[in-house]
Amino acid sequence: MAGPTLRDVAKRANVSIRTVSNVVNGYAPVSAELRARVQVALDELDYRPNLIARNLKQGRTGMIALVVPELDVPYFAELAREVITAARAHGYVVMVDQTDGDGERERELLGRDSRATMFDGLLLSPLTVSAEELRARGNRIPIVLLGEHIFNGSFHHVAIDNVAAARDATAHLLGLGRRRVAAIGDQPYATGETAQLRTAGYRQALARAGLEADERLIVSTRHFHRRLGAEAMESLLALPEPPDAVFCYNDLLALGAMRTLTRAGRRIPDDVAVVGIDDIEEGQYSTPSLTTVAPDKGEIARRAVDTLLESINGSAAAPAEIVVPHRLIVRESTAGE
Amino acid sequence: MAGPTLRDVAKRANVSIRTVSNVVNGYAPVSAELRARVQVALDELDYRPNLIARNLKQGRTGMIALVVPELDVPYFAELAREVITAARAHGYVVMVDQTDGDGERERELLGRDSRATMFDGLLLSPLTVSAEELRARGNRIPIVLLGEHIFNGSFHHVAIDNVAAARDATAHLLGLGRRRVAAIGDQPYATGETAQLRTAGYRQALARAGLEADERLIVSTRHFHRRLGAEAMESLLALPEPPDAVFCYNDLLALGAMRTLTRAGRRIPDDVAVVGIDDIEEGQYSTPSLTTVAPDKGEIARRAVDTLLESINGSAAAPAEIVVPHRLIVRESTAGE
DNA sequence: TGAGATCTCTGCAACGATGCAGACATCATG
DNA sequence: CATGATGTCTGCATCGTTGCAGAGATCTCA
Repeated sequence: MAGPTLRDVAKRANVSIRTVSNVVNGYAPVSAELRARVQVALDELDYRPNLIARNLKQGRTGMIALVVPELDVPYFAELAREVITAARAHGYVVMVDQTDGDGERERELLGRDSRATMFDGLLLSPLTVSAEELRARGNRIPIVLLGEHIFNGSFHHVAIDNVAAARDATAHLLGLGRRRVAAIGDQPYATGETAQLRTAGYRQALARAGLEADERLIVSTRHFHRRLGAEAMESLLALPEPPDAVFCYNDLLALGAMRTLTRAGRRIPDDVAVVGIDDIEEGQYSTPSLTTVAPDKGEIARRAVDTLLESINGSAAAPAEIVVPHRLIVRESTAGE
Repeated sequence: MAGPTLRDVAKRANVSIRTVSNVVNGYAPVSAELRARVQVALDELDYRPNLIARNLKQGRTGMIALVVPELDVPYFAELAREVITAARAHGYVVMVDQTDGDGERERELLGRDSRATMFDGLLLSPLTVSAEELRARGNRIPIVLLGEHIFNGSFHHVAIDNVAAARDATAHLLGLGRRRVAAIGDQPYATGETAQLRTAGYRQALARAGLEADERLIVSTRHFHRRLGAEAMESLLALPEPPDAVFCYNDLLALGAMRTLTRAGRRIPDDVAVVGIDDIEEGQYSTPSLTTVAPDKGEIARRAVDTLLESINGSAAAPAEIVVPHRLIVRESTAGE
């Protein structure tokens, strides 16, 4: 199980451990003859450097952690892909973990026995942990937050402008002439910051169009999953005056809502237009395809990784809100065929 | 940046380093008085153990790596979730990496500078690397393969019975009275082992029904993505005698195919019935919902993790093919509303 | 009271690698 | 030829932790 060490190679090549290390790393000048002899020994023993030992000595691991609520939520899976790609471009690898939106799990990250010390930095998409808490437990490693809006400037934070994104989505529906625009996904409690920002954007769009919000058209959901979108849509259809358009706070909710509409025999977008947020690939292939607000995921990942690595290297600027662009992508769910 | 070490705590509490270590780990008996004193110092300094050092000493990291082709393919994302959960139950964390189906990337894992030495074990879902190659480069750490069928018994391997799964799916379509059953997803080249097994199952089902396979109804695809499923379906619809049912080698292909069918005005399942494999959540909410063969992903993950950990602990049996159950889930795409 | 058992606590060595300072040989230069 | 510069190579210390053996102190019981 235990592979050969520098010592084994050194013994075989009859040189010092240090020289073998130099050959492996190409550090100091080594004569051609010795280099060759060492190389033979390296090959014969199939030496692989013990990265743990190297890391201990160098004080860094070349690994960062990405912690998301749920890896099988397409948005996070797609984001994870981008993060892994961005990190690899800098020679880093990514440990992905999920918290299941469980506060305990998130807090574990900060606790004494956290494995956080194994990583050079942490990308965290928090669901229940607040910035306060994060700051209170002075963590050892640099952190960059994803997606959640943090007002105090304690941490680097990368996200889209949630208010503007929601406003754009709602304005698009209003621009189609819809007047009873519902919203699915509000979370009017402490940990629902992102949802609340989207609700604010929704209200702004209505206000700018001179419309008053109908509170019955704003449906809260505890999660952003397909099933809750489907259920929320059912409750909206049961209203005396059902909506003629729905703005869903993410694509999964929208896909669930569309499922309900189709089953109920409503035509999309003729009877009810639907728009989401996230631009997950699934929305391109759904029936109908889904109009959505697309965050630039590649940019989110790159900015987050770049910022984190700068923090790791100590060359980071002060914590900042980094706003990544988004754009509306119109598909069949609002535009017809 | 660098946190306090055992030495710092020891100095502050005026005890030996070893005693602090004992307190932290609860190893040897420590008098209540000393323990309290040490605890105070630990808290005051907010000591966190350096896991790298601990790992070096103990020769294990408590981390396993999961390497999949693409993390944003729902099947792999859902599998990753299960693997992370299963590993956590044993106190392990999971580093997730993706290869993009790139042979180079997969081979990097085996190379000299691979980070594989950082992990206690490796779960690999290979696309292009063969078992031969894996064995040739004698890897240092235990490996368990996922999904790919390996005939020589060099490695532990966890998968469903691909032939049976394909047979079941095809038989289901035939049982509906369909006679022109197409297949989307064959990969008649070296690295397409899994696809070929599914083709074999498809042929078996036809043969058992006394039907001859129409080679024009078997469409190859380089990947298992939605877009290729959509394109394959287009080519099938262009045939003089289009199929009345399609067996797709995974759900993404099926969702793409359904997209094409809907756009072309064909009714599902009336005109064309569709079945996939994988049971990704998306298929429950598509329109129509997707009939599929569901592998027991939780079981795959648990068996794979258990087997890997047994190998790590040296208590593993000889490499074995571990077959995990699957079952057909009938939804609207074959059963109507 | 004293020998041995028991309980706490400590120091040293080691995991496998790299940083550093210096040993030794070779070479160029005045 | 002496001197210093240069080029190779080596040994020691160290990263922060844990395994091991043993030192003292305390206790037990004949």
